[in-house]
Amino acid sequence: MCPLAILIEPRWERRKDARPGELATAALELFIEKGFSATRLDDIAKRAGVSKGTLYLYFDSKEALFKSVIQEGIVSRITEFEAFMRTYEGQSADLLRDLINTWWDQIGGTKLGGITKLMMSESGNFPELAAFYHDEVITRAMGLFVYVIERGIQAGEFRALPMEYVPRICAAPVVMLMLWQHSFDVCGAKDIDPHAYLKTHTDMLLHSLMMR
Amino acid sequence: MCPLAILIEPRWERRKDARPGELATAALELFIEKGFSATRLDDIAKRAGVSKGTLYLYFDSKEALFKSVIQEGIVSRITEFEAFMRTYEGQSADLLRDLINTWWDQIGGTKLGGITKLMMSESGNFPELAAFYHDEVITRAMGLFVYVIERGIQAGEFRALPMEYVPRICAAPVVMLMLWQHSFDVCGAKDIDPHAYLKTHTDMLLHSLMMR
DNA sequence: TATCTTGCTGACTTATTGGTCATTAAAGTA
DNA sequence: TACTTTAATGACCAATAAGTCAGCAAGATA
Repeated sequence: MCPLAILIEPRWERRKDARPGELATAALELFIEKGFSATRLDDIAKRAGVSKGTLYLYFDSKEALFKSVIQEGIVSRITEFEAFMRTYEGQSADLLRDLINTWWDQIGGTKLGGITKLMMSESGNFPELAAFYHDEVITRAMGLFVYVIERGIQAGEFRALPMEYVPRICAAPVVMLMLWQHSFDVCGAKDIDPHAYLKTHTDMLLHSLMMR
Repeated sequence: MCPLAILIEPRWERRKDARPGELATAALELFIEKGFSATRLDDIAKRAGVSKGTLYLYFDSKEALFKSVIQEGIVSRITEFEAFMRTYEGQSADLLRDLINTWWDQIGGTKLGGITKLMMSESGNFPELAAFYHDEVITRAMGLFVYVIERGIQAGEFRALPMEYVPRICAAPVVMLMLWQHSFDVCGAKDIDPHAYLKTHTDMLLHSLMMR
């Protein structure tokens, strides 16, 4: 390295505002890659370009960091989706397609999609966080499907199916795609084209749902 | 405790043949509950009713134990399923129902179902094991669906859908049910009746697949 | 330029846990 | 019953990682 660099470049910068976000991003990536227990705070700090001590300026503990990452990352997105849905005008079949595709583009297909896998893996170790996630994310996300399907039934577009399990079954292939991409995708399963897969799914789904 | 117990009961027994199975069972349960990293060897030994040292009489390391648990637990079952399928006579629609229900009763609904969640969580940390699991379990399990669907198409029962993503989509709700039961099920989501859920799924599926 | 505030560092402490091995005792054998 | 074999123990070691803090230096202030 250039011995004069020290004269020009500072060894570190003060970036009080940006640090929490950078640390949370690094933590999310590593938690998704390796799981909560297997992720080392040193690795998170390193990826965020700071030392481990800095982590403790912004987060009380590894567990607090985890909770923060989950909460900040996902809840706000759900709220946006709910608003989008309520104002939609048009066929429910189109809304269902839109819901699935938009959701993939904005959440499932991004790094946020990894949170689902993460919560699934760690639910046993963080019961209260799991309960929070269940109520604030899963239930509300499922509510989006309930809304579309009931909307379709009321308009006479869809068959009057029971709401008990249908929404979950509609969502399952979408969630699986997400989990897939964040796990076995690594080992040579890169042959899924998400949008083609989702199109097949919505085609089959609407074939089941729609009136003849 | 009775101070004479020592005269009657031995403090431990020699059970060379039973130990490996008991240790593997305890390990599987804990790995599923807590994940690989978060599970302590002391806890596994305790649950199996032995000391930690005994673990090392039968397994070389924690990682070897993990690999053994995965391999022993699942591969043999897949082979049984393949045999069952090939000898089936009757409608493909019925075979599809049977495949899904039998699979749930014998694998998904048992403790073995937890292996899927486990592999999903740990695939990043055990790339070779993930590759093994991908080839020996996922691909072959998917092959069962491919077989039924092609069988139905050839018999003129099912519509001629592309094989690219349909099998995966058929399997997704089944796999999700399994993952669900081993994660958020804990936190008040006990309201799913697996067989009713699977019936809804197969009904919708066959509605999509079958000729009019 | 001199001074002060505070974001940041990294060596250190402490707790945990994967892995080892000399010792113990259960159970087979003669 | 005495002797042998070996399954099982549990104290111990070494390594790892969460969490702490005294000091350093970036950069704001005057």
